Amino acid sequence: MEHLNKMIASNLAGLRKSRGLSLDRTAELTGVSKAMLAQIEKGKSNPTVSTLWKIANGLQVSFSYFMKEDKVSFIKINKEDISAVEDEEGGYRVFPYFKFQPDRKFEIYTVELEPGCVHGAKTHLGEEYLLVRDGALTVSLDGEEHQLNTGDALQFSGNTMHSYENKAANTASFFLLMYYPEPEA
Amino acid sequence: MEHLNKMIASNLAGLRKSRGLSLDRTAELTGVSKAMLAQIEKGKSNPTVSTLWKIANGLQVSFSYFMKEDKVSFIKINKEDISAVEDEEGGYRVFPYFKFQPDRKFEIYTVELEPGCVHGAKTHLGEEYLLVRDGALTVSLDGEEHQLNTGDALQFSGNTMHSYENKAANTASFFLLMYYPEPEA
DNA sequence: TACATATGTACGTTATATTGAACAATAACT
DNA sequence: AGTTATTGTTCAATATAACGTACATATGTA
Repeated sequence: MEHLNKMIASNLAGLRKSRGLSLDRTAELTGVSKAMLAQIEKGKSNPTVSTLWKIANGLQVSFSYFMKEDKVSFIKINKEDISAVEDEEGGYRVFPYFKFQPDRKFEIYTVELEPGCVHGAKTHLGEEYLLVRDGALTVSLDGEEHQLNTGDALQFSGNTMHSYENKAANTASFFLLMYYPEPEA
Repeated sequence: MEHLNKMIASNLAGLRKSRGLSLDRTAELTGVSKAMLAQIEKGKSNPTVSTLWKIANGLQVSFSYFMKEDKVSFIKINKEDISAVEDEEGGYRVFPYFKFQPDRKFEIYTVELEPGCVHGAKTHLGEEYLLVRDGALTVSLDGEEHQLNTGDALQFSGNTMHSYENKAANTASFFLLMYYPEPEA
């Protein structure tokens, strides 16, 4: 795993440099010895998981930070460019923002639900993260109702029987993130 | 790091069992010795990053799979339960919803920016997904300005120099998702 | 400039990660 | 029942992860 250790090496060295931290200071923050940090940065050692964990925690980055490779670019999306997908009655409208891609394991929508409408969703893999943008929403999970208001949020597993309902007088609007962490065996 | 090794232990043992793999077969698939696999599963050893990487690749799961903790069935967040983090002038307020966890590679915030305020963010790793909930927002990427209105969205790499500015007369509010992708193996 | 401090590198010691092989227990087959 | 194969466990040898310390170099200050 020469390649892996090289990735870790460059990411740790780059992070430390970008923060202007000395090896001494980093050793204090992480609880890993200066000598070990230097070895890791030079790709001369293959750290244990615990050691890398200590480093990640001490430097307050994610574990996977050390395994990243560069990506660049931006994407701008204007609301007018998005075509809504509606259900048959038109009361449930989905605006897709970021569709699923293999190298990105989630997709993001905004959803609008008209007063009096209920939308039962099929169970699915992954997890849902729902953040209420505006209005009131009732989410049923395995028959248990949860009342959400503007600014509230809810996360649940997609294999839960779930439905969204707008019992209020005004349109409800929410952000919906579908996350697919791993293919299960 | 007893806790970490216990997590890895139970996740590896659970995965292997769910696939009906013997230690011998797993050793073949991963290139890690049977004895080592057994030790890891018993939490009796603290594997190096390379070893765990070999196991992840051999079993075709992501590295962070081994660090997941059991999931709760759902999490509900009420807006009143969230404490905002403000900058010095109070014009930039961050509401953390889902903080980063090793088994979930993103975190979600809502942000409010008062009229006339500008917030320069530190460059960081990962990607940002920004969706304007309400108001108008000017995002500068490496000096290039992007004008976003309600319902617009923007995705960009976090290592871009970026700042958020509200040049309008009303508070701007947006959802911010910070994503830290896993590298391709 | 001289001196003090900070920083990174090199070194040797100890603990342990990792292995191949042997062993014990269990399951499958005849 | 006896035999063979499979599976997980144990053991000891080897390599190296990780450390504290010393040293070399760079930086900052008076």
